[in-house]
Formats: sequence, structure tokens, C-alpha cells
Amino acid sequence: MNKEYNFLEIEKKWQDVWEQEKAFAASNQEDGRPTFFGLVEFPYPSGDGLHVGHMRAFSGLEVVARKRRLQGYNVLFPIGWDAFGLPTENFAIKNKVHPRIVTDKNISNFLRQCKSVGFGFDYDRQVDTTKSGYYKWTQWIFVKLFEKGLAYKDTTTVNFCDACAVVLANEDCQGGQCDRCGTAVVQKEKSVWFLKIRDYAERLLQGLDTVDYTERMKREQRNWIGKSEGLQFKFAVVADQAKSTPTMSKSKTKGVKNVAVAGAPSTSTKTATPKKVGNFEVYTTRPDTIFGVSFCVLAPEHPLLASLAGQITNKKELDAYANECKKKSEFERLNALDKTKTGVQVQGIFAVHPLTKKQIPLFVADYVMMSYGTGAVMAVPAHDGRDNEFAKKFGLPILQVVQTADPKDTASKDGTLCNSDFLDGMSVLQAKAKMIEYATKHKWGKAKTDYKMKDWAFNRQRYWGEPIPIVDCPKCGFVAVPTKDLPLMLPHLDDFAPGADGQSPLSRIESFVHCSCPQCGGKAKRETDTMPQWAGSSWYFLRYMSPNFEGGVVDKVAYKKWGQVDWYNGGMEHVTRHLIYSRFWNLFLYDIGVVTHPEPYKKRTAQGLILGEDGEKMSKSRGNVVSPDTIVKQYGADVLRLFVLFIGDYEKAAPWQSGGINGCVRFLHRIWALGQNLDDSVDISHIDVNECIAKVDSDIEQNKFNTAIATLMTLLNQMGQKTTRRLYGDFVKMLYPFAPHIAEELWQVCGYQGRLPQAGFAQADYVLTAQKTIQIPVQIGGKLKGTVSVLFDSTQAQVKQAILQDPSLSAHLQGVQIKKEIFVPNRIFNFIVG
RNA sequence: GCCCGAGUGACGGAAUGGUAGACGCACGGGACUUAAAAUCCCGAGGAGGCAACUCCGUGCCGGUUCGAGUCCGGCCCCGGGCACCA
Repeated sequence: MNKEYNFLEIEKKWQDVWEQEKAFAASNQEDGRPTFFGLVEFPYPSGDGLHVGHMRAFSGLEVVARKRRLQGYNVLFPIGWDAFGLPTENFAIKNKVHPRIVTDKNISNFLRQCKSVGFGFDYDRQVDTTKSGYYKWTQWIFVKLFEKGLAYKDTTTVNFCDACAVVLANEDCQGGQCDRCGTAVVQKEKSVWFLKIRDYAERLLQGLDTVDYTERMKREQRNWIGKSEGLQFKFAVVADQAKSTPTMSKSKTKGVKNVAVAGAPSTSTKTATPKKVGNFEVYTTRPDTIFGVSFCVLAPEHPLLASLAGQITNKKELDAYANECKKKSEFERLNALDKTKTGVQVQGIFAVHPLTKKQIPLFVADYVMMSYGTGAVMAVPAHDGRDNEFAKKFGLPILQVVQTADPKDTASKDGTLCNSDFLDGMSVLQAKAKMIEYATKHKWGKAKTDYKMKDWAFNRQRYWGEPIPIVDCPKCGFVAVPTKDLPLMLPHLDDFAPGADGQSPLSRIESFVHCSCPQCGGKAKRETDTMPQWAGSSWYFLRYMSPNFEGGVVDKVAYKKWGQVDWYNGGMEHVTRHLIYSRFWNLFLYDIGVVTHPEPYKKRTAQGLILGEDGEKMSKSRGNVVSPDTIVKQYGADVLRLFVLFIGDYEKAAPWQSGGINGCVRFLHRIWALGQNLDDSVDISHIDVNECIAKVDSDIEQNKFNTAIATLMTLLNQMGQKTTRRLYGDFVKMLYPFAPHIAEELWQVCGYQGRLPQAGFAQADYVLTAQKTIQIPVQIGGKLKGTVSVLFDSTQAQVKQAILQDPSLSAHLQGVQIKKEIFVPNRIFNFIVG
């Protein structure tokens, strides 16, 4: 071999070979090989193409997949396109091109880029969520959810993005801003389809104990699900006798009994027995503090206010306050610098404490949310920061009921109960349990588990999505489109801009809207909203197993072969979005017998972002985006692949440094040059090859690609100008997962047998021809004084002898009293002196 | 406010409680060259010293240990997640 390293030529050559050979095709046949299913998040094919961040995201499992192939695995490493969604639609509207055309163009560009860096995806298994053969099954899953009562339509207050003109799920607007465009989300009353993900909250939580996700991911998901345990109970509401007339109108509230509350309220000076006019429920996680309740707070939109309008004497004032609150967007409420409590007392009625029977004032305040718990809270100002702030502002009593070691630490949960009747002296934990038991026994409350996670708002008022396969029949109500009629095709449309009135573009197509009811055959109308982008991505990993299967979501034989994803890598931003949704859908498919694993992914890791050279997140508006095309053209695919992994810790963000690329370029050139100097007479006994192989092997398994590459660089440095054929071959094998083009070429031009992936991974069975010598640090009195050169695995006596024979070291020991010797084999020798 | 993660050379980053700074970049010196680029060799945490060597060094303060970047306690700062969640 006497050729220059020409990456353009080599990379083209091997990419063609791989394509012709279908080198990365997974086999659904049973052939005795172990299987590996590696999954990367399928990209959204935007018009901007892939950026180097995608490259890094894919490169991690690409390396693992290539290594598995060397190790003889049958590898499923697929790629696909999450192609429905707003950016394409917006681009289409702006440029007056159909989203289908935009999508196809973007996909072919993404595909070109993936192939140009030599990613070993199984390109024959591509899935595209916008193809009817795919979304047929997305719709089918929705129909099943509907049939099982897990999809329902409800008119309620939902998150809405004015700029995108769509309803958003909670997961779509974390932090109060629209995920897509950053606009502050507002609350709007809408009729919306929901999926009952809350019904799965507990199982989604429990399932986390059975999977290998990083602790951080599990924590974020647990946090998002937001389980809490406490007591839910009723407060009776009585009319204020002083203000209401004896002939006051009867309450229209259901279940209200006009029965006097037993026992006169001790604080009340009124002589007449107060009339019970209603009740409301509260939820608390601190039932132990119930004796410290000095008022209650309702959310501004709490239904009690409407139902007791007759008794409430300041209804107008309350309505005005509620209107004020509505105007504030969620974003404003979260980010307001001025978070001082506001509220209005409800005049004309009082709540009755269930234990002390005292009448306590009732307030309306926007720090209580209608969407969590019962929309009403018992306020314990001594032991809750928000209640405390409110009580101070409105001059309400603050009753301490938990004594803590530090008197200032009122929120502490390690205190002892006081001023609390039969709870006095108990710990917080004991008192909680006692109170729940007491309330249950006396039938005025019950233990309750609540979750912060909300049901999944599922429809979008846009064109470029899966049509929701539901028919609204005046006689039968909502009826699902029968399976035989799926897919419900997304009709072609020339004007796909959203309606000004927040209506879906599909509602303008008469022929689509008007249909006959699948149940009674009568005239009916179709649902015209489409599904969110998360729908298609919630089950795509299943489709890869049998991408063209027409008989269902996944072919049972293929599922049996691949089952769970062995290793899924993606971004942290999807942990409380896509990852939760897809775990939910998979669990549902498990319940209806489509799949047999309750959890879709055995293991999940996340890559860090590649930041721009300025240390900021890469974005077009900042102008700091690096395109892989430029790097591939200038330095080659292998250099790019190496560099995105060498740049830093794979799981942490790292800034792009164009200067650093040179290191990877030189590395490959030096490898190439060394290949021309193979000589089996070279002594390699100074190189611990076994250790290098073991290190590269284990580093790859732990996403520590930067140190795996560093180990290869060190090994190359140690080999110097000449090395043996065997060692060089093993080096090329280890290089293969990272830089496969040059590795395949070197394997061939250096005359090794066979082809690379079949050649196996490097075997760590080198026989050390010379005994290994190591340097052991010597400490005297805890201070490092030097090192001593000894054979590996020397005994304490041997090392000590070597130290005493070393003049500079033994000089340090002259005239000192050695009290103790600490010897850690192959690590350290430490003399403790007196 | 609550919960995480991190803080190491000019820079990206390495270090099962055992020689801090692997590997790389940038840098300095040298070789090759008419010259430059490329390549190769050498150097390099800081301070002092001709030198051998000495002292100081992983955000700050304290502790445990023969020995701490690593473990513990208390801060500071940065990044992330959740957030009037009852």
C-alpha cells in the first residue's frame, strides 16, 4: 500500500458498498444470533436540514450498533421521520406549497445527510408518520382508546397559543410558553378531546422502577406525574345569620340539607342556629395541621360561588375579581415579580370547621387553582408559606399547631403537634395517619391520592396531522370510524391556513365534514381537528419491527423477535413529553394485548447539546449553527463522527470548537501512515494492549465516547512509527465503530482477511512478553516525595527494598521514626512518621 | 421557594479515596525546507532557584483520613427541572 489518505474517495466508495450490500439490514429471521434494538429519536424533517447536534445524538448509538455488529449481533438500528407538524405547515402556508411536497423534499435531504456521514441505519425500514399506511394505525390506536373510554371530549379551560392558533397539552407549554413559538399561553374555554393519561399515572410511576433510565430522567418523570397523598374532606357552609333574612331563598345546590349544624359555634355571638346552605371539598397533604385552619380559600371560578349566589352578599365583587384573574395569562401569573397575594372575602357565608365547629371565613384568591385538587384549600397560615402570606395581608389569625426544634422553621415536617386536641404530642407522621383514620371513621373525609399530571389535550386545529377518526351523530353521539374504513385519509387541500375563528382547515371541506353515521347510517358530521405531533411518535418504535405489516400495529412474529427497545437515546427535553406519552400508549397497547412488554424501552440515555461556538444554544436566529455538510465536505465524515463524540462528555452540553477538529484530522492521517509500516518484528511489549481494549469496550457501553477515543489516541502514540500486523488490525477494529470508512479501507488495503464487521471485536488476550514495570508513588508523612520503579504486583517488602535502594528517597527516611507503613499494591507506599 | 447537576490550565475536557491536569486544541522551542504550509521531535499549572529542588495549587470556609478534585458539614456562583400543586 502506498496511497495518500483520500477521504472523499474512500467515503464514497464504502457508502456505495454498504448501500449495495444492504450492510445494515436487520433480519427478522431466526438465525441464532443475539439481537440488539438500538433506537434514536426520529427527527422532525425541517427545512434547515440536520445540524451537528443531530449528528451527535445519532452518533452515540451508531457507535454501539457498529460495535454490536462486530460482536456478531443481529442489529436493528432504524431511522424514520416524525413529519407531521406545525413548522412544515407554516412553511407551506407562507410559500404556498403543499406540505406533502415540503415534507418529501425535507426527508430526502435528511436522508442524504444521514448517508453522507455513513450512519448505519436500516434504510429499508424507514417510517414516515405522514404516510397513510402509517397513520392508519395511529388512528386505529386512537379508536381503541376511544372504545375503552380513554378518549373523551370535554368543554373546559385549556392552554391556548394565540400565535399558533391551537390548543396545547400541558406537556406542550412547560414554563407557561408555547413549545413551538415561545408565545405566552393563555387559558381559553374550549371543547377538547382528552386522553385519560391520568388513569395511567400510578402505573407510569411504578413502571419507572423496572427500567434502566438515568436517575435524573426518573426524577423528572416522577416530578411531572406529581403524586401526592393526603386527605380529602368536606367543609359545611352556613349562611351568616346576621346578614341573611329568615325568608331567604332556598339553595338550588344538589344535596344541600337544611339541617342545623350541631353545637353552637364558640366564636359566634349570634344566637340563632346557623343554617347549612352547602358544602365544598378540600384536599390537603397536611391533615395533621387541621386544628390550625383559620380560613378557607376557593379558586375564583369555584362552582360553589355560583350555586350559593343567593346567600353571597358580594357576588358582584367576586365576579369582578374572577374576571381580573382570567385576564392574566398563566405566563404572567408564573413570572410576575409581584407575587403578593390578592383575594376577596366571600360575604354572607362561612365555612364550618369539621372538628371545632367554629365558623371560619371564606375567601376567593387566585393562588388556589381550580385545576388541582378540589379547587379549594384549608388554610393553615402557621405552616404554609402561601397561607401565611395571605393571612398577614388580610389580618387573619395564625395558629401554630406543630412545634419544631427551631421556632422559625414552621414548615418543618419533623415537629410535634400542639394546640391540636387529641393529636397533641404526636409526630407529624403519626398525626397525619391518625387524622385520616379519624376522618374516615367519622365519615367526613377519606384518604386521597392526587397527581399533578393532567389528561392529555389531544386535538389541534390544524391541517398537517392525522385526522381524528370520530363522527358526531345527532342520534348516536360520538362514534368511531370503523377499522375497515381506516385510514381516514387526510383530504387534499389547497388552502390549509387555519380558520380565523379557530376552526380547523378541514372544517371547510364539505365533502369531508358531511358523512353518514357508521352506527345508524343517518346524517352526521366528522371531527375536523387533527392529532398532535406526539401521536405519531408515541408508537413508531413498534412500526420499525415490521414497517410494512398490513394486519396491525406490529406483526406478532416480528414483535416476538425484537420486543423491547434495548437502548433508546434522545434528548432530555423529551423526558416529560414524548417519553411519557409513548410509555402511556405502550402500556395501553399492553392492556389490549397488542404488545407483551408493559415498558417500551429497557434503557434510556440522553446526549448533551452541541452549543454554538459562542457557548449559546445553536439557532438560526443567533447565526451560530454548524452544518454537517460543511464539515463532511471539508474534512470528511469520519472526522465529523469522531469530533462530535470527542468534543466532551456525551451526556453534557459542549460548545463547538472549530479549532479542535484538527486533532481528529491528524489522528486519522497518522493512523493511515502507520498502516504503511507494519512490521511483525517490532517489540510491542511496552504496550498494555489488553487494558486498552477493555477500556474502549467498557467506555463505549457507558456512553464515554470521548475517553474511548482518547484511549485509541494514546494507543496510537504508543505504537509510534511501526507496529505489528495483529496490533494494527485490532486497532482498526476498535476504530471501526467511530470511523467506519477509513477502518474498512485500511482493513482491506493492509491485506487483512475477510471484511470488517465480520472480523469480530478486538480480543483482549495479548500475551505480555515482558514483565510490566510500574511507577509507585512514595509518600513520607503524607507528602509525596517521589516514585519508585518496580515490577507489577510487587510485594510490600519488594517495594520497600526498592525505596531503600533509591538514594534520594532513602535520604528522606534518614533520622525519622517510622511509625507505620501503608501499602496499597500497585498504588502507593506511604511511611507514617513520628 | 423546592429538587437535581456542575465549578479543575488560555480553551474542550481526564482522574475505582492513592503521582491532579490523561487525550486534544491553542502556544513556545527545535528538525526538515530557499521559504512557507504540512509533518516529526521537545517543552509547558503557578511562584522561586543556574540547578538538584522547594513552596503553593481542582469556587470559598471547616471537618474525616496515613492520604481528599473525589467523602461529610456550612457557604458562593453557574446550569437544568418543577413551581401559588394545597
